[in-house]
Amino acid sequence: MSGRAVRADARRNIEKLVESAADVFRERGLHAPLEAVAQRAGVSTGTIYHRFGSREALIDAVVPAYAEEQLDRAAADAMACADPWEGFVRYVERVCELQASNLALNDVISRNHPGTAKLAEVCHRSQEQARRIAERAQADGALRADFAVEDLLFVFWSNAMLIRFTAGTAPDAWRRSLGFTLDGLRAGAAHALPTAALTPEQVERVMAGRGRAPA
Amino acid sequence: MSGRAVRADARRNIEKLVESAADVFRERGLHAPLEAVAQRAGVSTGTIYHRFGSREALIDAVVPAYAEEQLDRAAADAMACADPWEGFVRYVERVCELQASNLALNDVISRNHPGTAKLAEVCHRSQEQARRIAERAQADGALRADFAVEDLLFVFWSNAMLIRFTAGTAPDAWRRSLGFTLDGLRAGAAHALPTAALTPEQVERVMAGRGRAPA
DNA sequence: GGTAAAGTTGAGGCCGGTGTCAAGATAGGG
DNA sequence: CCCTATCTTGACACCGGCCTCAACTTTACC
Repeated sequence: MSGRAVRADARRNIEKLVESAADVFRERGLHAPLEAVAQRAGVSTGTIYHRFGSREALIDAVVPAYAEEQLDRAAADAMACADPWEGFVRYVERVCELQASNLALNDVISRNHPGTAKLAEVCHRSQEQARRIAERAQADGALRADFAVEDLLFVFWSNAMLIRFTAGTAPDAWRRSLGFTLDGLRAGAAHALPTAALTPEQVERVMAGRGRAPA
Repeated sequence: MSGRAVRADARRNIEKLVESAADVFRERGLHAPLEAVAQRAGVSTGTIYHRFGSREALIDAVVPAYAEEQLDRAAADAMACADPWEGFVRYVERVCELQASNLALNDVISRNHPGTAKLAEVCHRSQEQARRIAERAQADGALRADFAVEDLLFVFWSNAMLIRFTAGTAPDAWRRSLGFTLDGLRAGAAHALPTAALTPEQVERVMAGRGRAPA
């Protein structure tokens, strides 16, 4: 149809921006100033807006594919585990590792990001995979029966916080915390819980950014 | 010695400011804009700076006494419990309740505040109380032996995050999460942990705001 | 009720960050 | 080689929040 859509130099800038954004978001999270992205790409912020239109669009161009790939792999590895509990543990550990190693993924996984359509889709897909992993471990009797997939959010939120506070001081601290948490999720550890799990609707509201505390 | 130190109208303004600050900090956390405090007190922000000099000083005038009182009570109630595990659980629950009901305390307890001297003192004192409560439960064989007081920070950080995200949607959700956590802290649930606890020095660094992730 | 000391105000400078747009630079087809 | 469509730039207006200070208002002592 149309002839030359975008000039060669523009093409290069876009590629450089995508690379830089991936780096900056990985190192500083999805709220990193776009100025930092522009600078690393050797370009002005105006160019970002000209090419992508908004921070959200830039995120959409950079993060979801990678996030989906990583989360899919984590889920596949978990399901490949012969022992269902082992698979569940591997999955949770792997996801927490992703949070620790990539602050962009940390924001995605803990739902702490500007709502972009693609990212919401990735989260949803990932949650369905998690559901299967958890149900398999429950059917096996290893994961406590009153656990709900929605409770995984608690685990990942907690981990996100830990990482924020300890990344510079004790980058492995989260593993210890996760150890306690997993011990609480074994069927043998279960004591009655005081409250029902979040409903999918509540998760929805939280994801949408409503339902946050004012601060 | 000196005659009239502060004029009657000023006195009134100071009182009003202290009240307003307590309210605003409770509702919005210690990072709330001072503009909000001034407005609620019917005063301009200049007055706050004239009277207190800085946000830190205002916090020091408003928060530590209340925080200390609440935390002391929680600790005393816990030690008054005949059963050490029961006491430990009550303590942790009570502290989490404080976090949920007062965002200023949430910031104090999760160490998410501008470093003020008095607040640091309160935290330190509170940690020593927690240590006694935890050690009693460990001596009784109910709390797992590899738990360290420093690990309580994990619990409170996690809770802080949960509250931030769910306060507007499911204000009791944290109780469920805490249920899982406590189940993981019982001696019977213990499996080997992958990492040592934070050292007091690491906690110090984190409290001082160094050791935070860049974002 | 005058006056000096005490108090308050709010505009204004600062910061870091977002998003825009007129003006200038450059690629690359003719 | 030129000319135009394409692209980039960076200064700018804007935001929310911090903190200051010269000008103004009020108290309360005499």
